[in-house]
Amino acid sequence: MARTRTSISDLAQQLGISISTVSRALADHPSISDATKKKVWKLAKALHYQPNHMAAGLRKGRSNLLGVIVPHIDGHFFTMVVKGIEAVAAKAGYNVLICQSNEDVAHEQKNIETLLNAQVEGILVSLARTTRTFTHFEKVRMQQIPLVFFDRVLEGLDVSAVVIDDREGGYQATKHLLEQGYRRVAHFSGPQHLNIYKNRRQGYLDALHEYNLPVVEELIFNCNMALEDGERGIEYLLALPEPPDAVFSASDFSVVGALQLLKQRGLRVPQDIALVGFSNETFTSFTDPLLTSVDQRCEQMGQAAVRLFLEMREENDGLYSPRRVVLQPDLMVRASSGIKQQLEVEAD
Amino acid sequence: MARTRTSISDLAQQLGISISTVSRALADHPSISDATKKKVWKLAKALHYQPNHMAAGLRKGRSNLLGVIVPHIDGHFFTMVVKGIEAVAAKAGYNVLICQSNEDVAHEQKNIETLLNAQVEGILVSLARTTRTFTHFEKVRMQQIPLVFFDRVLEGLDVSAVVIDDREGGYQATKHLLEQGYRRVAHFSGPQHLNIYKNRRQGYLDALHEYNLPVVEELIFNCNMALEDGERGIEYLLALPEPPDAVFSASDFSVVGALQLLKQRGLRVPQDIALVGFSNETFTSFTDPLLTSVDQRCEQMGQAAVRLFLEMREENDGLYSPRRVVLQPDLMVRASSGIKQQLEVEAD
DNA sequence: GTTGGCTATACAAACGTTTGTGTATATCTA
DNA sequence: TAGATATACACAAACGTTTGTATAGCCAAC
Repeated sequence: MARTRTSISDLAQQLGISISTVSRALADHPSISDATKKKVWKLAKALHYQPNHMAAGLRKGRSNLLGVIVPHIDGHFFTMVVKGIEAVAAKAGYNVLICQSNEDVAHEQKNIETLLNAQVEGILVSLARTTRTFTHFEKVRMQQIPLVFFDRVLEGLDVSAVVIDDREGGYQATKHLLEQGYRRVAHFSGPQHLNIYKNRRQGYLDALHEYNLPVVEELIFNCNMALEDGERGIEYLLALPEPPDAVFSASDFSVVGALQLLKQRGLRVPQDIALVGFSNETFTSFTDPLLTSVDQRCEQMGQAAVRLFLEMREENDGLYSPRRVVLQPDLMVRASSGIKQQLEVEAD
Repeated sequence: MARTRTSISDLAQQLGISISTVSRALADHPSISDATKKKVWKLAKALHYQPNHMAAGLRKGRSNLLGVIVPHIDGHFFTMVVKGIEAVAAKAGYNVLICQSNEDVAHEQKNIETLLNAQVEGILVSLARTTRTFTHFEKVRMQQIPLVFFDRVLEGLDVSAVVIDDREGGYQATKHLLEQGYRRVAHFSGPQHLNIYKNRRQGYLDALHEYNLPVVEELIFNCNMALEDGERGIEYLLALPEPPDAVFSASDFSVVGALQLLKQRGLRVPQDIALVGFSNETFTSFTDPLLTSVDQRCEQMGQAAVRLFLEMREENDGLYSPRRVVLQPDLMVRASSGIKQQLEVEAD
């Protein structure tokens, strides 16, 4: 077989026309006659012509590569965001390079080097939980490469980002519990330097306020949102003189931990304590009872992030004006937060 | 700032030497004097020189891109394999393009087109569960692009692949149950056109044989290995005149389904029925009791796959001789398969 | 003092595109 | 009929590298 792939000049030679004509014909350029175009297309197909992206990229100064940095792709959320990203990116002719920071700043920094090295045209990033500074992104800015954050953003930073309305999510989750009749609602809260946890907590506070309920500090448990944190958290809450009748957790992981410990102690969910999580992870369907959770529109988030990048790319002045997209969360009500009154009646 | 990045010729100009000298200096070529090299390196650093991969790739006929197709990256297994792949690939100077087939052949086909289009130098693939033919891979072969399968391979296909010894895994899992004293061991079995499920089943059979136990067909439940399949499977088994005292499932997902249904019915694990899964998924640590499972050496598998690709790349004759790497599985014993006798004593 | 063999560098072609500009032919306008 | 316009194509430069080959300078050997 052909040791070398068929190139544009092979087509030109075989058709007896110039290289530039072939190039323009393939690109459907208006100044090429339909007859010629058809000839070119036909031969290209026959010879299994595949354009050389690197050559084109070199000439056009583009790589058609889009870089993505996520903390991990274990769970449901980032996996789905990546899916959304890939869908839109593919449509725009981009290939996606995915990097995992493993929730570690140092790794995040390395990821950036890698992507810069690969000459990506833009970088989409959701911060590691340990990231507290912006310095390692300066290089990206200096090279005038569009930078879009999604979900996790550093507080008070003027950058383009797509986030969900975490405050609204926290508000809805808590309000839902209150509507079901629960009155002593606790909260598992995460690192406050990250927008998401801060806002979810704010939503929780807002809902309490709306119901004229006092904020009981001892009902707010600060942690890292892991499974074990949930176990520790519920243990702590149960030990209180006046334990809560419901918990709104800023993460599904910690709520699963809580659920496990509750079951171990022989307590029933939601009869004894109702639970609501955040992220709508897949495993919320693995538990018994099914967990109420806040859906984050993961796929939409990914799509929006790419669209934001595409918009920024158009602004050739290089001084990208930061834009922000806010998606609305969606409360998925399931068994773990059933109506209190009704349950009590049933329990009789 | 510089509208255009610094190139090799900028360096050459500023140093008053030729482009080729700079290129060779950067590559640490022996025919360049140390003095010159140092000058070049110094200036390169000062000017933040970043090599243009596309130009180099064009010249060298390489893309430094490696394509990966996995069924999905939701669970633990493929996520970790990808991690292993990325580690070794990065060391060899490759960037990794990840595609998800979503367990769908049509999607898989599209993924291949995408990767071919991106001019990857090799493709690593784990088949979708619905893939039964090889036709869509012919194009890859024709272009003489190294193709390496991992984990899921089509039966009887002469291709390079890295797999685990699934038979051994099934054998160990079953033998472990028998050693613990269980004597009526059932099996959840998957689609038999895929190597992995076929071999796991064979391992199960081999272990029974070794213990001179008869193969009871009604104790083998064929399914698709999803959570619901596990529920259905255990329901079926419990309804038998003589139910099993243990189940070895070819997947962790179905074993979780079984566990949930057992608990729902008030049956205890492992006292009433012991369970062993396959894959050592993360959520085996989310369950109560913890699940015994067969670890698949995910990261090693990814690493081995890349190494296989690198080897094939060296064989420039293009006619790659298929090689196969077989990794040894690792039984992770946890609570769900405790010793039968001991449990009975305790239960007294 | 010619030849040979180093060493360190320069020259130039090539990789496969894209794209600005030049040009031949045909068509239209005055 | 001369000139303007439009159409459809060709020419050639450029993108930033790598790499085979040529060359200049130098030293040793005959």
